[in-house]
Amino acid sequence: MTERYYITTAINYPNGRPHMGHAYEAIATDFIARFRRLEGREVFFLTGTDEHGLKIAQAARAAGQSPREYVSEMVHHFKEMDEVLNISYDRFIRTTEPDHYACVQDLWTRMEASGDIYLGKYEGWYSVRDEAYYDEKELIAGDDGEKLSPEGTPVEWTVEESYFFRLSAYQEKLLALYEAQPDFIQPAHRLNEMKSFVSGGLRDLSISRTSFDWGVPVPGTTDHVMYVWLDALSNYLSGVGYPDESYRDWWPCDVHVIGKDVVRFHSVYWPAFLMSAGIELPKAVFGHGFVLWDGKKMSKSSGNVVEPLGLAARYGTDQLRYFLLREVPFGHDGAYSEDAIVTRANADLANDLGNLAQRCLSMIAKNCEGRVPEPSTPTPADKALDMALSDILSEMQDHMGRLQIHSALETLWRQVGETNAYFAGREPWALKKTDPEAMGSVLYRTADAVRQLAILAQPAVPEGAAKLLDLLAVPENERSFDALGNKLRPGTELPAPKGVFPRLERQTEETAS
RNA sequence: GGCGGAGUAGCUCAGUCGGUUAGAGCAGUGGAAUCAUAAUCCAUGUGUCGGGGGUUCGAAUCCCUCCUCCGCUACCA
Repeated sequence: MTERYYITTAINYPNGRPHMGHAYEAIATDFIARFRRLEGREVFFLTGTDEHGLKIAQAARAAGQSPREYVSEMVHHFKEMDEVLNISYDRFIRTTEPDHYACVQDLWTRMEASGDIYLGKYEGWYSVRDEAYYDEKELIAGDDGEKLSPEGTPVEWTVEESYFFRLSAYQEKLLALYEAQPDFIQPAHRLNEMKSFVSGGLRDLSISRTSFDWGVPVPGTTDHVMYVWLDALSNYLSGVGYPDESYRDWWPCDVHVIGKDVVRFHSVYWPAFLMSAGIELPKAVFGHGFVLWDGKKMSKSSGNVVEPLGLAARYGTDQLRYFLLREVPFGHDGAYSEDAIVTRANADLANDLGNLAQRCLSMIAKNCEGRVPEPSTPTPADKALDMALSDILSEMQDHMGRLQIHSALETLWRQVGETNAYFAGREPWALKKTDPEAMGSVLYRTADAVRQLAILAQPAVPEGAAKLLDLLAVPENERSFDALGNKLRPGTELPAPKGVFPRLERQTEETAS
């Protein structure tokens, strides 16, 4: 039976348009999903939007729309982003979908049945105008020293009826989980943070609100809606059909790919909810870092220049994907700039891989009647090339076992370099005059190396890799990792070669004076 | 404040259960080649391994201390 693999991004909060952070998470998760598929696994890749909550309600009101109208419009931008970036999701879930409501309400009922939900009081500094609670330390002092919200609106100490989840009962169980399954939270330094957080003691969690109504109704009540995380997190279950038993086809999830800012919710609240409901826990949560524009956190004022779709349009989807995956160590923060994208894409995609394919294929076109030439008895250099190539997949898989995407790509591109060195060392253009048969053999082996490199590069640069495989006349059903050993067949007619990864120019924003 | 992490070549970083001349990529410099997207290949680093002290035959790697930066420290998501 085919091994199954279930992977998710966090669902995005559409109170604004997608930004680079959304793009980065989608791209990284897509890489993993594609990689697993090519390994022969059956993959379910879930992404989507988290559409409830106060901020959405407020943003909708500001736009003069109902929340439902507002999110239906915003979600379009997120789907468009996924489309442009070639995100191969299997389902795009929206928390406003009816089956999601059924899922969360079922989850709630189970948690309630295990005695972990009780009615209590939530109190804090509440601003009627903002409809929001603020923490004591967020407040600012007014002219007369009175307390004001960060928005400058008056606040008053307010007590509201709220259902609570008995999170405090899960401290030991969570610590035991981290102990027994240290891979549950990755990368490792996040595990340490969570251990220390949980060790410090857990308070019960308010999980309903009566102060607004844009949310999933709490079963058996008329005035409570579920509060944020219980609603949002359970998308991972509703996305695969829960509460229908068929959810077990995919659950437990193999990995939730999330931002480092929401590690706590995924590695503390979420497992506690699931334990309470008697549902299996996901196998792992991976908190990736942030991508920073020129080393700074992106600000709204930097504007559309840094929007992911703008970058993709200017430099190419593959180029943007490759840059982010290769340049940012997965799990750490990284910096991006147009300069860096151009440099990296040119060096690795245009110069190394693209040009390797082009120099080899154009020689085949000109000197071998456009047909795959014949390999002759391998020379030591040929054997060394074969050996090196045959090791790449398992090396990449080692890295991917720890989700070290950048290391996997580093491994692959080291081999692209080796292949260029092989080609230059064998000098087929010189052999053309002295030993045409040897030339054909070098071209064959290089072309087959490109075939293997392209197969392995598919998760990062799906479009370009597909074009390379087209140029090599590799059938669609021979493009997964188990086809790496299916050598090119001599005599196969090849299409006319053309460049796959164009060399990029940096697009200068403006010229002074 | 508490807990944790980091400071290594111009840039981004790898390397630390102590051990021959501290590595890679990019950038730079020199050379080769001309099949190719002026791409490629080869060669090339006088680095206080944050400062100081200590342990040791020997420390980037262990200990102490100081400096700097960063993360976590719950109900916005």
